[in-house]
Amino acid sequence: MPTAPSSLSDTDLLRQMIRASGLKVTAPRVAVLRALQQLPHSSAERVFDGVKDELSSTSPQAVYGILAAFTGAGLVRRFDPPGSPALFECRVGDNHHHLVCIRCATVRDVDCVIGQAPCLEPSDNSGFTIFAAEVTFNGLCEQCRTAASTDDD
Amino acid sequence: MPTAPSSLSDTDLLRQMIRASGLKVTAPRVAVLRALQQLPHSSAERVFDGVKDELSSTSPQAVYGILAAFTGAGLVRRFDPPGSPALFECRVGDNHHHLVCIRCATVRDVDCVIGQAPCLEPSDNSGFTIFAAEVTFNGLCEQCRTAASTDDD
DNA sequence: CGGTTTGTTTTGAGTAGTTCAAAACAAACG
DNA sequence: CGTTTGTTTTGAACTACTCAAAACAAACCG
Repeated sequence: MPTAPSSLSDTDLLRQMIRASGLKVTAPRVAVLRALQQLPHSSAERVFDGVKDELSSTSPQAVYGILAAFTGAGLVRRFDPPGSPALFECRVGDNHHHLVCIRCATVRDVDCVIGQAPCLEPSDNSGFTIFAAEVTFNGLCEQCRTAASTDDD
Repeated sequence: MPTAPSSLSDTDLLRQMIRASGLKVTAPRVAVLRALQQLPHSSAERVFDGVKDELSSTSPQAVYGILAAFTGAGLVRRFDPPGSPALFECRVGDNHHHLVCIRCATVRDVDCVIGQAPCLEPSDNSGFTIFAAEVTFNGLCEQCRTAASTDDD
């Protein structure tokens, strides 16, 4: 299989990413990673919906397993919004944060206010060794704020 | 029932707090609030364990309901650590953050690095109206770090 | 002090999201 | 191409939590 068309080299890139994380490359894994790139902030079930088109014999459990493997390998980041299923995204390494709408559960990425690694140094770490900071802003998205004011919440 | 002893005035204080939040004062609610003051960062089940001594006919569901009412009234704060049940605490209003040990799930409060309301202003809020920021530091507590190095994780 | 209203708790059942274990299977390496 | 090692499938089970309806108690009012 020599010089492949650009649509296939995209797949090759995904394969490389998976292998580089120390994981074996399989069709379900490639499909999950692609689905996640196309639909960031997806729940396991949403990812499953995205891959079941191209993979007929895949179950939600497989997706859970794949996402757990990816998260463990640092390939994807898991994010647990309160009151909703866990969400997954491909943006890793940068220490970005999340804006969550408390009404429609929309999630949007934000870079931090202060430099690259914000809040990564708490004033008193009580002997803890900090690895990562998870920052979530709870609010109302523009659309829901408008709806709330007419709707009278 | 005039001037009560100090052990009872503690209960009275709890009753006042509940009433001040616009909620009716009931025995289970007082017990839950007291248990939460004694054991901060408790799950609903832990709270239930704490109150079932003094309240015989209480069910976990009642505790869920009471905690939901308290959270809605702003009397307690709910905190959802990834991979663990929701935790509740009495410290509200100050915008404090949490240190979570990824090994033993211990939670410890921290005040923020930058002033009173840190990170409450993201660089780009994308039209969102922000109400609160939830900041969680993931790391290893002192005890678990020691255990991890001898244990070789 | 007792009746009425309103909000709370109990009881029971049910659900979503996730995890576990074992067998079938496929990728990677030689 | 065979072997090893890791992955996926299948099926079931479990935890945390929610819902609805009936029993109940607090707060207010006369």
